[in-house]
Amino acid sequence: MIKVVFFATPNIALNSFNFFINSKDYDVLALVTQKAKAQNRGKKIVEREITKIAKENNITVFEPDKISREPDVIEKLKEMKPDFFVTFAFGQILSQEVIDIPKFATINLHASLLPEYRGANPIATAIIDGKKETGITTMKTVLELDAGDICLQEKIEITPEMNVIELMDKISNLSPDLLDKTLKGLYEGTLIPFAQDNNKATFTKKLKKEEKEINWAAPAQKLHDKIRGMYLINTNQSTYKGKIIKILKTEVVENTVGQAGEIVEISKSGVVVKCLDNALRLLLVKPEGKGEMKASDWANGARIKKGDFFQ
RNA sequence: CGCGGGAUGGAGCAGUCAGGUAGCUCGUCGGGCUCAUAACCCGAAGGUCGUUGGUUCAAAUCCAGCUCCCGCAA
Repeated sequence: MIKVVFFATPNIALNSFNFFINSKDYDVLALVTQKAKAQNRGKKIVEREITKIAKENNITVFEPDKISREPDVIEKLKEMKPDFFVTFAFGQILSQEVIDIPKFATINLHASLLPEYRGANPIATAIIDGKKETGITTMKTVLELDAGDICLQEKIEITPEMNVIELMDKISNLSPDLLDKTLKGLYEGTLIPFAQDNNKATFTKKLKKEEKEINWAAPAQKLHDKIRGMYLINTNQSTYKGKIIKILKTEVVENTVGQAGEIVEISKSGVVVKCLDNALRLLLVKPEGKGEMKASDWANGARIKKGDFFQ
């Protein structure tokens, strides 16, 4: 059995974690994850899904504030004599000391086709940029961010209406197999990692809160890409009559006349808002204090009118 | 104890402050008009007003508790 310590925090890594737990070829020695933080309404501390699963399977859980500065945890990890560390959206930077612990390698799964989109937010960025293709890459972890030698890559198509959650699902589903092939290839010595072309590297930034606000004086396609790229995680929003309206799903509509931000059509299929060039038909929205609803339902109850403006 | 919004036929809402016949825009079903329609006209069905208790001749509405949903902030 290949001995693995899994480093991950959000749910995108769950499929992979479950795969390692259930596979007869692997022995999951421990999970290293970020501490659950007080959040949400009432500041309740909610246990992470991945921590729950680890506990259910009697797997040791480490929740360091900063892994590289906690000698206790590092010592315990060394004692476990792991073959591999696998990191997948862990959220902390590893020191060289930590990277060097496993017998074979520390492997990171990054959600892009490296060297493109190194950094914090490759999934959303690919959609926001209007890309038609992205992927997942396994690589050997090095100190420089996402710059290690590439083990394996798999391409993923981004369809025109796909949102970031759907893309994350796809990545989540495809990851276990790529990690499996990577670890076995390295373990058996059949897989030889190759260096990235650093000249082709591009970098992503974390999204800022201000970017949630929709500026209607932008091309409709750009807004459409941004809305599906930030869906649920940093849902785009606009203001109608003083209330925040979150925009969950849209489609681009051509041949419209009006000013940016103006509601130019209300129908059963939705509410059409004029942008810089074309327009966007709002399909699903979430008004302040309300749940998700069809834009046509919102138009019904909120008594919105053609010719009104979003601010 | 972080701040705030909300729960009313299948959907989205009004009505609650000043207690007294369940309302609006849709959807659904039936019929009509039309070459035709997501359009228009006529008609119908469908609700113990989140839940429990209290006040009252009378509660969607006032009072108290509870449950659930959501926005902000972190």
